[in-house]
Amino acid sequence: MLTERQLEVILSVVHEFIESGEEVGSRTLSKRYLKGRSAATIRNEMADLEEMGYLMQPYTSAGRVPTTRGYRIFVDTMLQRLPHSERGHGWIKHLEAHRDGLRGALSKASEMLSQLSNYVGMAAVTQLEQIHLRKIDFIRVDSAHFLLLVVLEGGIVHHRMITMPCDLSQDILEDLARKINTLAGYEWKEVREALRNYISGELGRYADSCGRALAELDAILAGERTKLYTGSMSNLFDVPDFQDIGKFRALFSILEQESELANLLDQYGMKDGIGVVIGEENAAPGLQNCSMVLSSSSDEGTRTILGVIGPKRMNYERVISVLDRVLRDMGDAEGDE
Amino acid sequence: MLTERQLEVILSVVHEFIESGEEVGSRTLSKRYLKGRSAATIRNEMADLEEMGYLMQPYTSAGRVPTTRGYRIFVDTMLQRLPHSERGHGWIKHLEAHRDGLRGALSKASEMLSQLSNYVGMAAVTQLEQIHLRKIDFIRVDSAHFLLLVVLEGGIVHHRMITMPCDLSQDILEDLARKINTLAGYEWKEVREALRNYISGELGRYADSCGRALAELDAILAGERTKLYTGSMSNLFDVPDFQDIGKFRALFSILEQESELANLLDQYGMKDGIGVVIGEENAAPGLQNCSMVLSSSSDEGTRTILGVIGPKRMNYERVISVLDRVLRDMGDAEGDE
DNA sequence: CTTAGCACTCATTACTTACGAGTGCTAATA
DNA sequence: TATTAGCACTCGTAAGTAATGAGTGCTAAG
Repeated sequence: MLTERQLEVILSVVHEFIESGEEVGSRTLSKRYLKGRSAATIRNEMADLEEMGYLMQPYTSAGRVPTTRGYRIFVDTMLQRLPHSERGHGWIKHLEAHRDGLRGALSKASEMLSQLSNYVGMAAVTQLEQIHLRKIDFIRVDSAHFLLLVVLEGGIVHHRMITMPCDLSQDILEDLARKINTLAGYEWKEVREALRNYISGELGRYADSCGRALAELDAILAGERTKLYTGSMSNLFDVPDFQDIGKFRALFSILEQESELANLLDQYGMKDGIGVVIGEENAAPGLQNCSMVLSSSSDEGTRTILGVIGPKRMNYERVISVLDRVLRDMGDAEGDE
Repeated sequence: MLTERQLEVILSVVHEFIESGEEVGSRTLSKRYLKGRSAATIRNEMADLEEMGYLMQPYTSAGRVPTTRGYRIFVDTMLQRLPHSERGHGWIKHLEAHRDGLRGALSKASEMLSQLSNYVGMAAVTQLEQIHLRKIDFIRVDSAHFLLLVVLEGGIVHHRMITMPCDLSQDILEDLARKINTLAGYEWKEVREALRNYISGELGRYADSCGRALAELDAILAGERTKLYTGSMSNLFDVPDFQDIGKFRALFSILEQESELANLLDQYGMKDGIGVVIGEENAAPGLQNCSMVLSSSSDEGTRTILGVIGPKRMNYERVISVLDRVLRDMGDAEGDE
């Protein structure tokens, strides 16, 4: 167990290290944080804390640097002290009716998070297992092309152009669409079954074409299960920790691969509220030097995650408050420009 | 005017510099390129060429490096020698009917260009002045929301969620949509005028709401005049010229700002065919160290540009052939996965 | 339990030196 | 007149050396 003073030492080291980026020595602590105690005393504490795994020395006779465990205790303490109002709950409901739809809102939010935090904002929506259609439509574009349009519960819209053999009249497709729309609100898996039967029964003659349309629909719903937005990454250039091109690359490669990052976020879709993932706690191997501050919220079969990714040595306090702020603002700005 | 041998010296310097990345000395040229002549002779030629602005010395008594002018003559010579079949003409028509629409095709193309070239692929569509609607539709999603759907000539699809006061029935909107669709194919400016009159005339009672719908439509058409796709940027990490974080940053910042890059590409929407923009020839200040290989093609009121951006010291030969290859493939793969 | 004092460690910086690729110029050659 | 061999000179890079100083662990005294 940690004594009061040991905790104080850890917090001080983390705080100072986040500010300066340099190894923190006993003298500094004695002068700026634990003013009552001498450097020697603090040295002893630090030696103990190193043994316990909260701090480490990059090399013999350098100052101390926090380990992931050290950061963890720092962040946890901070989160505990946060007023309940700032713990990011249930913001999702504000988003759906946004002018550009859920997607537009998320795209803006991720950008805003980047701007305000000076790291990289992220936003992701993922369809939970049960997908519920709200509305579909086939729109004839010209003789050979239809546009398949899908609106899901939660406000996500997909469209896809499909090339259709001409034997299929608009009427048939309208019929199919009408049928599907009567099934709106049910879970997709059920709907699909019902449609299979309907097609091979009532629409026997057009089974092939309708089957293809159905397959397209299925592909849309299966394919983009989770959609991801990342804000501006230029900020990373100004982060001292990423001046080394190697570390930069690690983070960047992951940010660029939608699928990988989406998985990663999915994995941390924690219960509602704000959470922090630090360094090696991250599953992805390239992210040992990075941390994420995330908030997720679920509603009507979609889970939405907003967050910021940056260096392990990020200013957690600021990022958390920025995230909180953005979550609120999105509620207020509903429907506005 | 350049003598035959002078030209040969320039081409050799460029070629060697692209391969090695190091200043090219007279000895190297004498041994590997102009085998008949001694280093001293070549030294004299090089001194002349430097005066003429084709080569430069980074510092006294280093080898020579090509100037932009040097690269230019190198690239021009190469393009001239290209078989006519490889000059990238009129590929746009293959794209429209692509499975995921024009946009899907471009997104894939830019990714492919990145992969194959080892630099960064780009694709952009821009609406020329006259926009022609092909089809629009209002789709009721629930009591308060409609989805506005727009298909343009050229295969571009936009959708936007609009929140409507409930006084507007589906009927009215359907009426409006029907009216607009009868005007399909005309230029948007004219259509808008016609609609203004129609709305204030026939639909007098609903003028406000319909007016708003019209405004949304206008916003869509005005807003996304040019849409841009960039492929994977990870490749840039392996380019020796960008190991320096400063140069990397310059390029990256531009690639990340859609609007800026789109403008830049617009500017070079040259006549059909393959063209190259080298270093300072670029308007953007951050791109002195970069070159672009571009091919544009126009059809039905849209202009599409495909290309690759990379370091000035890029392997132009390979990039050009890759671009050519991708342009062909897109034609072949029409409608395929 | 705390703290002053001291010897020791080691990254960082600055400075020097040596090396060598490449040049420009001159004078000899074809 | 065009070419080339020879030579002194330049200058970026790498390697080696020394000085600096922040920080430690340990010991012994308060």
